[in-house]
Amino acid sequence: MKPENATYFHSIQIYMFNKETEYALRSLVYIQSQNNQGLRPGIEEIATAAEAPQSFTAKILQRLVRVGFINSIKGKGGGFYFEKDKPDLPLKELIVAIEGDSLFNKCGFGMKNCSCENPCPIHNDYGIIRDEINRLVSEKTIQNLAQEFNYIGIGV
Amino acid sequence: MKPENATYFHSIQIYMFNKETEYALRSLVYIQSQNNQGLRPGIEEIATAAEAPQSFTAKILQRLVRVGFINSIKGKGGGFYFEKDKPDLPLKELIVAIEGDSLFNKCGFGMKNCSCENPCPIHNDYGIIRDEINRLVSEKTIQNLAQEFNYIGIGV
DNA sequence: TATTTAGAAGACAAAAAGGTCTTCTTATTT
DNA sequence: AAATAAGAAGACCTTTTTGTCTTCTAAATA
Repeated sequence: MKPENATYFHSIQIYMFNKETEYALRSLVYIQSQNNQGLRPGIEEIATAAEAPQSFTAKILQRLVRVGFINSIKGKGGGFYFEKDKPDLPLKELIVAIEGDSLFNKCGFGMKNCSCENPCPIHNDYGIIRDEINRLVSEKTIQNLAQEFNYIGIGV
Repeated sequence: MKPENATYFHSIQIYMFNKETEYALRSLVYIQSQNNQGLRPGIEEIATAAEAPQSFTAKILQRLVRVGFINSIKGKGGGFYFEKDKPDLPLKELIVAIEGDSLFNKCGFGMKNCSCENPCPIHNDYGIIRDEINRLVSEKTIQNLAQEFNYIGIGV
């Protein structure tokens, strides 16, 4: 006797990126877009624009400074900025720094030794998806997104 | 003074599916593949084959029984099985039941109101990926995978 | 140089995901 | 009917993710 219209009794969320990556992504794009206008936003402004929790964003940005993706200036008039002469930052670099490369390597079916010789049941189809993700995050840079962002206007 | 070769000081894992979905997927495929041979595996056998924690898998399978995806028989000689006359189960149904549909709906950039009229900076590229994921999980069924699984042989 | 502003650092806390264990129920077998 | 086998149910625990708060440090300015 099983209930016919029963639903799974809890619901979990899954996203392409986790929160940390998502906040980092939006924050960096905002920083770059402000830099483009000669401005150097502070943490409060960034968190608001990126719709991200301020303290958490502060911590994330600190890490990104440490890794060398962005620079910061302390004290009055301080804020975050990209160094002008650095090459554009592909999204993939950011993602790998934060999440590692499991998104780009791990088997979709969870097999440990999934390979072309010993493929999982969704090996080929999943490969297409992974290649597409790889292409997107390798080609697009924070600076690309900031351009579009400027064009589209704010409103994350 | 920032360290030049610094790495992000922690690492988080991100996968296409979460553990629960992954275990469910592998368990169901195993159940189907055994059913194909006239067998009705029990929880211990399934968990071992799916390389999933036994108690956790038991809980997941209980939920899947409640939702009606599979059936079970208690007591000696019991086990799990798919009802013969039910239509094949697309992966998407399983995923949506467990995780909800955020994988198929949510904006990759995390914008609340991302749409074609008000697109996020990666709207189009991400759309391609999402469509591809959608196609994969809509077309493929547990029964499809079980066929391939039988062909490939066990060894998740 | 004192004050103020703003990022840095890290301890701490809440929530979600992942997982275990015990007890109960149902079916089979002797 | 008793014993045994195996799934059902749910309390409970652990780890990871997500997030806050306080204190420290550096820069600018009056």
